[in-house]
Amino acid sequence: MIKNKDISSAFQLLGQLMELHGENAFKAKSYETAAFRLKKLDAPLYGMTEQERGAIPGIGAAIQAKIAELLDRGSLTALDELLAKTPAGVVEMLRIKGLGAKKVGSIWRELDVESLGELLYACRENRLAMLKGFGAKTQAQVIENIEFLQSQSGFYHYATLEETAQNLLQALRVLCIRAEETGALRRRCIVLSQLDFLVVWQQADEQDKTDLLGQLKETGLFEDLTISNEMLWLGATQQNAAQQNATTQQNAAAQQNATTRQQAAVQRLSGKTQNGIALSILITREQDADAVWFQTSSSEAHLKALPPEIDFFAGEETAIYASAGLSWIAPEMREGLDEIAQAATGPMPKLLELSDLRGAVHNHSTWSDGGATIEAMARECMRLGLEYLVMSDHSRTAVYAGGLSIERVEAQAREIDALNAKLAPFRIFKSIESDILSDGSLDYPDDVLAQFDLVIASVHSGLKMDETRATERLLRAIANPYTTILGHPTGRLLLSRPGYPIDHARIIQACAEHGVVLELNANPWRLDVDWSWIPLARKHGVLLSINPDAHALSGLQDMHFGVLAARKGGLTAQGTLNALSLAAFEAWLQQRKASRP
DNA sequence: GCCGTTTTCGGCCCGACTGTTTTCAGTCG
Repeated sequence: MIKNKDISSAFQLLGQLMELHGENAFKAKSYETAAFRLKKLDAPLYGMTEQERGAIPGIGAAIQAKIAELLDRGSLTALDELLAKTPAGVVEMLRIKGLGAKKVGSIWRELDVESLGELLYACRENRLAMLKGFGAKTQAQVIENIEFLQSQSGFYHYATLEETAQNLLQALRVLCIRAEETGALRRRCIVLSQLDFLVVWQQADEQDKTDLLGQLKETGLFEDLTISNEMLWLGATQQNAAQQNATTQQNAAAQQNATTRQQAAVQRLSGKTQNGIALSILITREQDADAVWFQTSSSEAHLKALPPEIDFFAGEETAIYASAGLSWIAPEMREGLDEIAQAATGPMPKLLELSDLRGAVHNHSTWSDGGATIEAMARECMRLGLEYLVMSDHSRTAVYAGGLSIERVEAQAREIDALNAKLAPFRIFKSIESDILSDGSLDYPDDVLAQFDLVIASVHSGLKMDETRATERLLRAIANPYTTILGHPTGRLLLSRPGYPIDHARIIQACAEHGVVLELNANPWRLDVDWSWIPLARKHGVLLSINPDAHALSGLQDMHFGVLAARKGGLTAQGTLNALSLAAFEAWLQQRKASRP
């Protein structure tokens, strides 16, 4: 059944295309408003009665009918008609930051440009800058943004592929005697360009492998599958090149030995999933499976850093690592940071798990731009087995998001007090996501900031600063005695916006000095701060907080993705603020408050 | 197209920022 997210996207695009084609701007706007509302709904639209749908603000008779059409047919006539008269490349241009529907419309009509590639070319010829309403700076920005988009094309957020990957793995496990995730998927990389699996098929002969191909096709889950034979060299690519050269110069016996030790014969099934995502399934012999799994699930950098004496055929992964005097390293961490040096000194620390988290920090409610009431959010946390909820609605500068005036901050505090009396021992903490203004100051006077249990300081505007200014801005916010947590430090949106550049090392240093916690925003489109900075943060004793930044009940589940990313950086429960029990969290907050000047 | 009444059409979320233009349109959060 069509999901709310897809219905929302359809209305978003409908509104944009209407604007692009010069139709009534207010009409277009109402579709975009509806898209915004629908995205934040928790209950699936297909499960709602007509009355319930009509009660959603921004949804009138016409949009209701269109929702019904989408649920019924899976598509929208009005949208299809607009798409039919808009080149696909023009629709793509809507994804370029800094270009809205109006500007894309004039690029298409005035320059007769119909694709990203053509637009890039037009920019290089300085034709965009000549267009009315555009100039040299916009042109430079457009070039930069198209190049960014192109560099990210073919990648998907981990979250959008997770369910598909699990379904495929299950299907493979039914058909094969062994099936595993491997590659970047097994390392839980935050963006993926393809799904990798490894399987052991019953028999080793050619006939049977063709049969597997047939059976996979029958499931209907795979498309365009082709099979090829491969020799998989074990170890880093560069080392292999050297080994390969050496082998050719050695005698036959040595070569025979090297061959059995250092490569494995595999067959590769390449193809796509039903929804067009690239796919690779390695078929391996049972006796090679552990070696191949280890090889293919390690990054190149990890392989390169392994001691040369490592024996890929030592057995299971613990034995493979042990053959080089290393303790087992979780697949998520096999990225070639410093995990191998760490594994040489003893057992690796136990990585954070979702079940370690005891509270949800950084959440929005209907008081600002969230979709659920505080009470509903609290009850959902209770259902998830959490002990506390930190409500951090937007501050007053974020007018677009219904940021709270000082009066509304006080009114919300009274509601939280009442709820705490009602829901005890569950606890709701009073917080705010305070905008960091362009000079680095926070959004309320000190006496208002002092009323919160904790303050999350985040940047939401002026995202185009250079590294020096952006870093200074954050440093000032970190030094503010009321700042408890630095929210989404770079403002990036994975695959769509790189975020402003900052000097991470200085930011982490400052967090350490001022006892400020670093947010790992768990929204799978952010995952900001990047996991690769966790080791440095931990080295300086800076705590991380895995924050869902939930704008609806379902958003609380995003902590799962935050935990996966945190594990890549080697985070443990001890290094995580919201792994503290309610009592310990309260004590920690007390101590923080006491340390203020 | 939605909404909300000043019940039947007029106004439509807000403000900053940016780059263009020379007073403002478009975009963003």
